[in-house]
This record gives sequence, C-alpha cells and structure tokens, in this order.
Amino acid sequence: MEFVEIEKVNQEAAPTLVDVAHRAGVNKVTASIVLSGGSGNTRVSEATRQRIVQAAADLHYQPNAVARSLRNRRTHTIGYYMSGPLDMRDVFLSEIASGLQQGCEQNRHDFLMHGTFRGRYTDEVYTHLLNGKIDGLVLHVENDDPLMPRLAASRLPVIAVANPVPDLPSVTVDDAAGSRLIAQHLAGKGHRRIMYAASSFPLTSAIRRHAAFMDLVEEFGLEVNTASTSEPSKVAETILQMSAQRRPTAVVCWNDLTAYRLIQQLSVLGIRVPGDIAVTGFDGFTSQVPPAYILTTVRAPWHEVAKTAVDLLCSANGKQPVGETIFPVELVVGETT
Amino acid sequence: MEFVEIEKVNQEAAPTLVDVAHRAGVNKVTASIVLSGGSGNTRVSEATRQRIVQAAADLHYQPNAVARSLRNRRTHTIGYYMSGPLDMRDVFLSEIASGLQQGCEQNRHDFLMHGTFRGRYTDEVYTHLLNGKIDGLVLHVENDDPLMPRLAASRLPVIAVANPVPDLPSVTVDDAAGSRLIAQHLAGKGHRRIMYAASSFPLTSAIRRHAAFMDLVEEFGLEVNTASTSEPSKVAETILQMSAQRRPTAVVCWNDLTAYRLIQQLSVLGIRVPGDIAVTGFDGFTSQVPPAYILTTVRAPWHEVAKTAVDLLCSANGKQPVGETIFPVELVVGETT
DNA sequence: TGATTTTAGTTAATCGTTAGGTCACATCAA
DNA sequence: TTGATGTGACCTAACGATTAACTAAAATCA
Repeated sequence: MEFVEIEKVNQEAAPTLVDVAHRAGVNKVTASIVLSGGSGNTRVSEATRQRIVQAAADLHYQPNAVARSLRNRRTHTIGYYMSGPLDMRDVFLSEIASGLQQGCEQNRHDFLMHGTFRGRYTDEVYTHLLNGKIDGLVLHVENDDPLMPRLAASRLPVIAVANPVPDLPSVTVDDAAGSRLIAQHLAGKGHRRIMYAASSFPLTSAIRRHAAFMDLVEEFGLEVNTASTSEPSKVAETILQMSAQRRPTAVVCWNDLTAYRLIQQLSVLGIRVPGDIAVTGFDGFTSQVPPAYILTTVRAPWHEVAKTAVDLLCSANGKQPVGETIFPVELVVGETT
Repeated sequence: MEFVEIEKVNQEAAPTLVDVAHRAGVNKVTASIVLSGGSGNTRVSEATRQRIVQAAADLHYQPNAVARSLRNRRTHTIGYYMSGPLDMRDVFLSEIASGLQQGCEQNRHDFLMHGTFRGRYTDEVYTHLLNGKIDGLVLHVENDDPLMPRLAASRLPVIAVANPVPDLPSVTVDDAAGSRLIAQHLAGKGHRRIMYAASSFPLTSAIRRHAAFMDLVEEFGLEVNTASTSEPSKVAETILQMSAQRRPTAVVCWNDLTAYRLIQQLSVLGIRVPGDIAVTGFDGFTSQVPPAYILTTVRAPWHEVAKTAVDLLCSANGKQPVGETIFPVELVVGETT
C-alpha cells in the first residue's frame, strides 16, 4: 500500500474566525456574532455584516465544531454504547441502529457509535464515554453491566433501549403483552403442552417475557416446561428425546433468532414445523433476502423504540427523561404454528 | 412524557485538570504531563506524580476529549457520509457499517455517522463534514455527488468505498472479475441468450460490471440484451412478452437485491427460477433469517472492504492513501441457475 | 448646551489541554 | 571558584469560538 503526502489545493491551515475578521477589517467577535447569530449584546451595521459574510465566503470559512463544543459544552452528538459484540450485520442491531440514526438525523445531531471495548476495563470504558464527546448516551446493555451504577451517577444524560436498567429511563416494548398474545394464539390453536426456550442472557426484558408467559399458564390451561438451556441444538435434542405423550406441541422462543435456529435444528432431526411441532418467536424481523417461511411471532417496533430514545435524549435538553416508555407489540401469525 | 431536572450525585461541573492540580498542590501543566504522558519538557518527581494520580482518582477526573481535540487537532473519530437515504436495515449498508465500525474499533477510533442530510444544500453538508469533528471521512456515494470536487480539494483525508470516485483513493471489489465468473458459469451451463439487468443508479462499479460482461460476449459466444430498465417488475414483464425463441435463458442482475426482487416478480408471473429461466446476482449477502433459496451470485467482501477503508485512513496518519484498492470476489453457485 | 440614549463596535475572560520557554536549586568536573 | 549539566517544577501562550462587560462616537432630547 502506498501513501503520499496529501497534495491538496488548500494546504494552508483552515481559515478561522480571526482570518475572516481580519479580512473584513473587524474584530473576531463581530465576525462571530454575524456568522453564528451569537446572542451577545453586540450590534453590527448592515454594511459591516455584509463585508463579514463576504469575507467568510471568500475564504471558505467553516466554523470549527470542536472549538464550539468546548465553549458551548454541547457537541450535538448522541453516543451509542452496547455491551457485547457490536456487529451491524445482526438484524436486531440493524433495527436499533437504524432507529438511532434516524432519530439523530431528525434532531440534527450526529450519531457516534462507540466501540464495544472488547477486553477493556470498566474504567477505561467509563472514561471514554464520559470524555465530553457526546451530549447523551443510548445504552444497550445486559443486566449485569458493571458500568451502569457509575453511569447512573454521572452527569451524562443516558437512556436505555430494549432492555430496561434500574434507576435509568428506558424505552422498551411491552414484553408481557407479547407473551399474552403468543399464549392466546397457541391456546386458541389447541396447544396445551408447551416448551419455553428462555434466554440465557441476563436480560430483564427476556425475564419479563418468560415470567409473563408463566403467569398465563392457569388462564389458558397450559402445561409449560422451561428448557434448561436456550441453545437451539440442545433444545431440539431435548424435544427429540421426549416420549410422544410428554413431547410439547409448541415451543415458545424468547426471540426470533432462537426460533429460526431451533426450527433449523428440528428439521435436521426430522421434526417438521409446524407439522410435528409449532414454534413462535419474538421480535418480528423482516428480511430483504426472501425468507424461507414466515415465523409466527410478536412484532416489536424496535426501529421506533430506538428513534424515541434519541428523541427523548434530545428534547430533554439538559434534563433527564424519567421512567420507562413502553411500546405496544402485535401478533404476527406466520407459517410456523 | 415527563421530565425532571437531572438529579445526579455529582451535580457540580466535571472536574478539570485545574481541579486535580489544585488538589495535588501543583500546576495544571504538571498534572497534564503526569495524567496524559504529555511530551512537554516538564519533569516530575515520583512523589509529585503519585500525589497527582491520587488527586485525579479522588476527583474521578476524566480528561475532556473536546478540549484535547481542539488542542491536538485530532479527534480520533472517523466519519461516514453516504449520499441517498441511510437506513441501517438495508443489507448492503449493514455490511459496510459493520466493517467501518470494526475498523474504527481496531484503530481505537470512534465511528461517527453523519446524517444523510436529506433535503439540505450542498453547502450545508460540506460545512458539516468539514467542521473538524472527524479526522477522516469514508465516502459512500454515487457518481454525480456535487460534494465530491469540493471534498477532494479539502484538507480532510477522505476515501471512497464500494463505488470509486475520480481523484480520490478508494476501496472496491473486482467488478470485472465478478462479471467474468458469472459469464463463465452461465456459459458453462449452456446459456447463450442472456438479459442483463443493469443498474439505474449512476455507479461506476455497476457500469464496470456491465461493461466487463459485455466484453465477454464474444469469448463465451453470448447474445446479451441489456434491459432498458432495472426495475424488476418491468424486466419481468419484458421477459414475459418475449417469444419463446427470443426469450433469454438467464438474467444477470447487477446486484443481489435486484435479483431477489426479479425472482419474486417472475414467480408472480408464473415463470420458474431456475426451471424456466436462470437468475444471478452480485454481492453475496447472507441473512440471519433463513433464506428461501440460495442465489447464484458473486460474493464481494464488503465487510472487509469497509474495514480496510478505515485502516487506510487511520494508518495514513495525516497523509493520504492513493489509488484504488481492489478486493477479489468469488462465485457462489446457488439454486437459481 | 448639556444630558441621555442608541449604535457599533472592542477588550478581556473562558472552555480544558498542551508545547515550549523559564527559573531556581543541586551536583559535579575543571 | 566557576562553568556545565541535571532535576523538579512553573508560567505563558496558544487551539478557535463565544459571551459579558465596557467604550467611544453619533444621534436624540430637554
């Protein structure tokens, strides 16, 4: 790989306010007032104003955002921190990121994705997040993230998405309602013996889904067996080893990805979906690549959720939104039940 | 939605270097040297050093990245600008974004996604990109972006991904080689009458694919008909209206998304793929949601492409990489040919 | 005519960090 | 004793933009 010195036309340093002011024959403050509509008590005559604007245009002056941020203590940037590996190719992250990005755009903020800080220490991550580069932070974390207590105590406005965090405002979806929709749907289809494939990640939202589902056992006359693992291949094998009488007629997966993978494992083992067993998910992802089948699932508006998180951070404007904002979900009846 | 004043523990302003220095009884410069390993010619005794470190820990001091950036003229942030609607849910953008993000993480930079500036004027966008918030910019643009000449002449190190831009360094894939792979594959399968669904976007990469394909007509004895539109439904209809003798036996689409949509349209019209007609794509996306079929396509390593763009920007370090870095591609034989 | 208001700017300070110069004191060789 | 060298630390001046406070002239009014 070759490199060369940048040979660009305008090699001199970028023009600053001082340069503009000098060219217009005024003080830099006057130029500042004119060019950024400053709120000082400085008045400027029309003639001077025009001279300054002209000078700025001549020099191709660009206000320096960093200097502004230092002075104004606002960066017009929203940060996104996620615990765990951050890979935009993941459907879930794509949904969240798209919402965050659009939220930022509408609020005229930039969107800064912090790295995942793989292998770095809590202190280092904390320092990085609080270094003043962002005006607010969207958190996308699991329950036990060691950073949370410190972030909650920091000056930085923060908001959690997808998974709620104690003592922090958050934007989530109605997990309990989703579980009810699934239970209702399955019961309506005559299912009674059900296996629940719960999440192995420490996620309040996943716990809620499971808890809510278990709460409905009586109401819908279900017999629910929670899988001891969420690993699709293990779940599939467990099912295979069950006797016909004990075998569940439906598996409720805590999310779509688990459901998709489970269905694949089941098909490997010769168990047909929905012929032999029904499977449901939770998330409601759509795909640009044509899907092999439509999963029966609960559609959660993740894009909206993320966008709202940004809206709240931006409109809070130095204050902090409170409590949990919960989005409704809807049932998607697909081909897997 | 409710809002409250932030009631956080540490409500006072963030501690600065001055606070730390004051607590340690030294000058702020001394503190700076100790805490950020500054390269000034200031020497510090071990005792003083420890006092400063202790003071910083006591106050939970965080260096201010904005102030640092202003002083050092480096933000450790890479920007991403894309012309056109930016939606992370798009498979292609996900691939690019994931590569950029990982590249940034490895180079210990932050990743800043500028909005798409929908409806804003060139001047405003230009100003926004050159405001000093980023050390380098990854461009993902179509051929006619009015911003390009100005960016090329600016001081900001830039690099194009996916689609090359004249006079700018870029990271792309071997479009011509991809077309050859497709031509070879189809010819090997006995196809002679082929329709090419070219891109309607002004993209050099798409033009190259098409041109390269046309160059191979003689070598492989093909008879190629380029569709007058890239709109899948129109292409499908055109095919339907052709007589059996003139109808192509294969459609080569300039990218995967076109291929997927075309296949869907064809199936609506009762034309089977690959039974009645073969279809190929270009990109090689994979999907977390189980796909209905595997497309015969050319796999382009978009993730690597994007990551490399960031690597080049970061390692250039004030210099500018030159020329076009071209990644090899490979044929994926799927179920559509 | 003198006092007051309006207009049109300027000066100095600030944000937090850092490069470069300065300065006092100690040590050591000639 | 003197000059050279080293040590420990301080101080000033940026980086670029913004704001509050101040000044000086012109315009208005009593």
